[in-house]
Amino acid sequence: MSPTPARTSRAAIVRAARDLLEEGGPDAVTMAGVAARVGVRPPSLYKRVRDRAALLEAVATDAADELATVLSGAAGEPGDPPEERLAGLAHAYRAYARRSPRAAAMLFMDLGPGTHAPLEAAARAARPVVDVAADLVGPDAALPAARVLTSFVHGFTSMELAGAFRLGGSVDDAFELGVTTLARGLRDVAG
Amino acid sequence: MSPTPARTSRAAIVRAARDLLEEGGPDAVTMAGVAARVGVRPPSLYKRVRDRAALLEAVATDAADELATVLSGAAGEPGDPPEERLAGLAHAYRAYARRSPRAAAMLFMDLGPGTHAPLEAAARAARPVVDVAADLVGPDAALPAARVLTSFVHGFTSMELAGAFRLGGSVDDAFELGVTTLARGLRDVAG
DNA sequence: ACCTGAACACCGTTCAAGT
DNA sequence: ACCTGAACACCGTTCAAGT
Repeated sequence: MSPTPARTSRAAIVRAARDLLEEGGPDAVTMAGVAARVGVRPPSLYKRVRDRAALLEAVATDAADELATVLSGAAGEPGDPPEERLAGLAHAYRAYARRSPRAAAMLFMDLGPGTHAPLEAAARAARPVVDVAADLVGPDAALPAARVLTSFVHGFTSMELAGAFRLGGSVDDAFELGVTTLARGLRDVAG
Repeated sequence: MSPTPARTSRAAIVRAARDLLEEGGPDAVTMAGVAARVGVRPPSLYKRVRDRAALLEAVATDAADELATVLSGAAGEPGDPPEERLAGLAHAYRAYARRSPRAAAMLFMDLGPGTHAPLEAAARAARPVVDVAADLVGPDAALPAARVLTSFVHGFTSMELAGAFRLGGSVDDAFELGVTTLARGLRDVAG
């Protein structure tokens, strides 16, 4: 008779999947689990999502979009010293990665062929880093400098979240050392 | 009657799993696929391996052990300048990550609670980095310096292998920039 | 002592039938 | 137009029975 109204939404599904991801890792993101969270039966999910792989890709894209918002809010003022602005971006990323560790781990994970959506969103998120790097080393050297900085921050946080720093010593100090060494060093190399 | 002789080995199983991983990603590592490769039926695998998760953990540990061999062979001579020795280690890691991209991605991946085996093997692999870092910045600052260097190299290679560097420019040059900036910068910070 | 077929539980996915 | 029960394929895992 009358068409039944939608009982859930793609956004609610992605949110439920992301919650399950953070609670129990990728294996915990089952179609049955997601369906139960949004109050629907598993087959209904396929009206909003192609399959489980596409759902995980949507979760990664969602996380990258959120990171983009976080970083644009942490880029500081154009008048501030670029070294300080870069440090602000680095700390904002680390705080984000601690808040959403499993989603952060998916940002640069290989999700199979044809999955550029998360990478494009991540590239958008990296925009402020390139901008501030341009202030630090000039427009020509901005891209490689941003790549170096992003690599360090991403690598450090993934190792940290994986529990790879187990030999003692202050992990905070090591992060600070990396940020300041790169900010100063990149400026000097370009200058 | 007479006990049947072993028709495969744990090493062969791990090797087959690692091959499948590199060919098709984690999803391609099925117990049936591994069993077929080693010429046995799936239930027989459980004589050598607790379950699939333990098999993947063994693959990661195997890859980390191989990395340890690669890096100790690339640490250079004690007489060489530490900056050059660090660059050699960085390039050796990158070459290894390109040869075994999916296994490298598993090195610092969260494999669930109680899976320190790969992390311990990775720590062993990082030993030469700490040693050379000590030559560069002294024994007290060696650990944080090694953490910074390892984070950069790991982060850069994972982003590279995920296809995250899509804005043009020379990726090789960016890697070189990171390595030299860190080697010089860390030395100056400590000095 | 290791191997296997058969069986089971679980999960992703499809589809015809309902409203 | 969306939702669902039923069904199917596939995979991880167990176990009794073989040698």
